[in-house]
Amino acid sequence: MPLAKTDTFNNSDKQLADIAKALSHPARINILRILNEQNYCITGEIVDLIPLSQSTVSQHLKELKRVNLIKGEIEGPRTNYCLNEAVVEKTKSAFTKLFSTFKCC
Amino acid sequence: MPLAKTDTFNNSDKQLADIAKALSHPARINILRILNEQNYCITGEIVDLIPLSQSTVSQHLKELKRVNLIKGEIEGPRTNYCLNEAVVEKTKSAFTKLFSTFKCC
DNA sequence: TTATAATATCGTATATTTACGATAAGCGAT
DNA sequence: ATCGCTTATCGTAAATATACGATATTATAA
Repeated sequence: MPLAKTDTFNNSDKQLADIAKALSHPARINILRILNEQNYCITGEIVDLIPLSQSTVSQHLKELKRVNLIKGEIEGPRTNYCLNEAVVEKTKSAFTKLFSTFKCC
Repeated sequence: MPLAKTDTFNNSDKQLADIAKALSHPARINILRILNEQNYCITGEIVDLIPLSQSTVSQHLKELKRVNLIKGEIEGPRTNYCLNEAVVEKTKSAFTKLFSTFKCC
């Protein structure tokens, strides 16, 4: 993306697009499902469940944290991740709202 | 993305991630809203409403068509676009289903 | 038939994403 | 203090995405 013309777009559309971007990789959806099932996971557990390297998984976790879909608290040498339930619910609402604006939905 | 390891991910997660990718740019969400309001639009009308060049808008339309969120029928020298309501509804369901799996939702 | 109009595609430049291995940084235990 | 474990970050390579102008294509109008 050479030039950022995104300033001219609607703000809530930009936010929603940004969340959609965070959801735009199966590994990240997978991670969300894992965290939902296990409540809390350290990085290593997630790495064991995802067919990607440790560093790549760490990057995906970073992307999910960027949009606050997950929280990570450091516990000694490890990081304990969990869903950020408030943001997950907000995201659900945002998508629901988007689709409810469509006549067909 | 050097190597496609995505084969190992769950199929519905891949599909949902792919749709999320199509929604991951504010211009494309904008286009969906425009098509919802106007029912049918030719490319030129959309170009007039989006602060991007004709060729760029055309690319965004192509991405939305790739995932079948919109349909485009050629009418003479122009293309008439509209929402693919069935796919929009399916997409809504897919997101609803995803979020309903989360305990907090 | 030629010109005009609309739009998709091509070519290109830049930015971002994705992936990996290697390294660094932090903590706990010895 | 050092070693080992965990995890984030760095460096790097390749693939995609985003944007634009220019061109090709197609259908209508003159």
